[in-house]
Amino acid sequence: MGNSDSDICHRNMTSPTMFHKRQAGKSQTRKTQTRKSQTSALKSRVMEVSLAHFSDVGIEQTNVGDILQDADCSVGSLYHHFGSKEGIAEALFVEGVDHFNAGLLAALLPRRTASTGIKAMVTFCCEWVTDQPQLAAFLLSREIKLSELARLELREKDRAFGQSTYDWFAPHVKSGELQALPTGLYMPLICGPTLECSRMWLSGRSARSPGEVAAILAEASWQSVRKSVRKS
Amino acid sequence: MGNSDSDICHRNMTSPTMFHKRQAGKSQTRKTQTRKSQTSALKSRVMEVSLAHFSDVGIEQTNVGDILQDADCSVGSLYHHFGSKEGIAEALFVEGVDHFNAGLLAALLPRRTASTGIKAMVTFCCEWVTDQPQLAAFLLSREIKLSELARLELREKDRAFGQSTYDWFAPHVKSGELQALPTGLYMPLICGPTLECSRMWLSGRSARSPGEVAAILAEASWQSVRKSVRKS
DNA sequence: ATTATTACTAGAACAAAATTCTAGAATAGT
DNA sequence: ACTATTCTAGAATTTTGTTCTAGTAATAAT
Repeated sequence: MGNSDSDICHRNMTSPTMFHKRQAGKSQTRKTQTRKSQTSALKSRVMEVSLAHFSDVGIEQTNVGDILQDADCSVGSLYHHFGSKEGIAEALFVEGVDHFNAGLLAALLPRRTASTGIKAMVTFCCEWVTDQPQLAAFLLSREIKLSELARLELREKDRAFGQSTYDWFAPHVKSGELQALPTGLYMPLICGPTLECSRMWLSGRSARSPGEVAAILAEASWQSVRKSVRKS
Repeated sequence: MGNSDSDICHRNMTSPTMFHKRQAGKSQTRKTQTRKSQTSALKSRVMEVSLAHFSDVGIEQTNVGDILQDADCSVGSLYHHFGSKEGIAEALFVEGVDHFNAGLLAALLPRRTASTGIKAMVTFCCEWVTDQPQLAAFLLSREIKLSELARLELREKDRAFGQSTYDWFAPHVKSGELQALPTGLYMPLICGPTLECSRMWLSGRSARSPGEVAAILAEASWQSVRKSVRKS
């Protein structure tokens, strides 16, 4: 007895969600909600603080001690909730990807023509990166070492996302506005240039933010996937 | 006396160059060359081994002990030559970028038309990534924490590279084959989609290697930067 | 040739930082 | 009320990157 092996969470990531509003829930029983929200606030704080450090100096250079101090969290709590330093990064990564994908879909789905849809995707990318440079820098510049669990979770999300975009693309391919391409190529062609620009900007190698060149990128990406009339 | 502060190298990176042939030099005076080549071989071994580990589990997860063991190197030697774990990464990064840039230029410069030049760039990217997945994964997936020195060195190389490509582009822009774009946008537009595909492939999220879709990517990227006749 | 200096190798010792462990408090479930 | 579970705490431990001291081979200086 003594050592129960069922009390750890590390993947209870019901996202304390730091990217939207910062909690709006009312409370039911006073104490319960107080405790729960304290905990949830703690997780949020840790993630927020960690993101700042990670995107600033990188995961490796960030030390847990600083996170602990800045987030006013104890060693025990941190390891209870996240399991490890990488665990925090993992949580941030998954949540970030979710947020980005959701936004991208929200920008795409309402569009009715191929051209406006593609351009909306590019524009959204540009704005998203420009709006949350820290998160973007974190997502774009480091490849997180994901646990097997997270890897699967992410792959599933990826699949669902791919499916949704495919459903939107298909009719336009059929109608001859969009090129027919291997499924895996649409995203790279549409968002690749933008993401590359983003990396440049985020790492200080380029002065122009994606937001500033959004229109050019949108037009160029559209040209690269539209059904071409002329031959090369 | 005693503590001389002038004997450390850490930036003697006259590249033991592991990417081309693995040393072809004859020897002049026997002993001298033996010693020099031993040293050089040691550096190469460390870099090679480190690259394998870095691209596999990341810099953070790689521990120096493993490198030491796999490369059959002592702590002293490693720190004498590279200064730190990051130092190894830095050396790899700089050498890798150099190699890539040189190859890209070699592919581009001999081309005489805008279309063949752009497509040659894309094709080269695809092949390079497919040929040296480890190095590519390392260069693409991690943002290395560079020392100030290396940062400058790299920025200068970057500038020179940009200039060379610009010199090639300029005439074609003038002749109306290529769009006139902000300088910083050509590379992202031409190589962005390919690099994005590469990341996908390297991280196992896509089955198709860049090499397999090179032709499609080349055509699409060309469409995105050519001077468009029709309006959107 | 002999000596002095430098480049390099070696591994024990050190310090810093991540993680584990033990224990106690708050909450939920019965 | 009692038991189990979740969560918080921080001391103790371990791991791991790095420094230090010392020794060996090569080159330069005299």
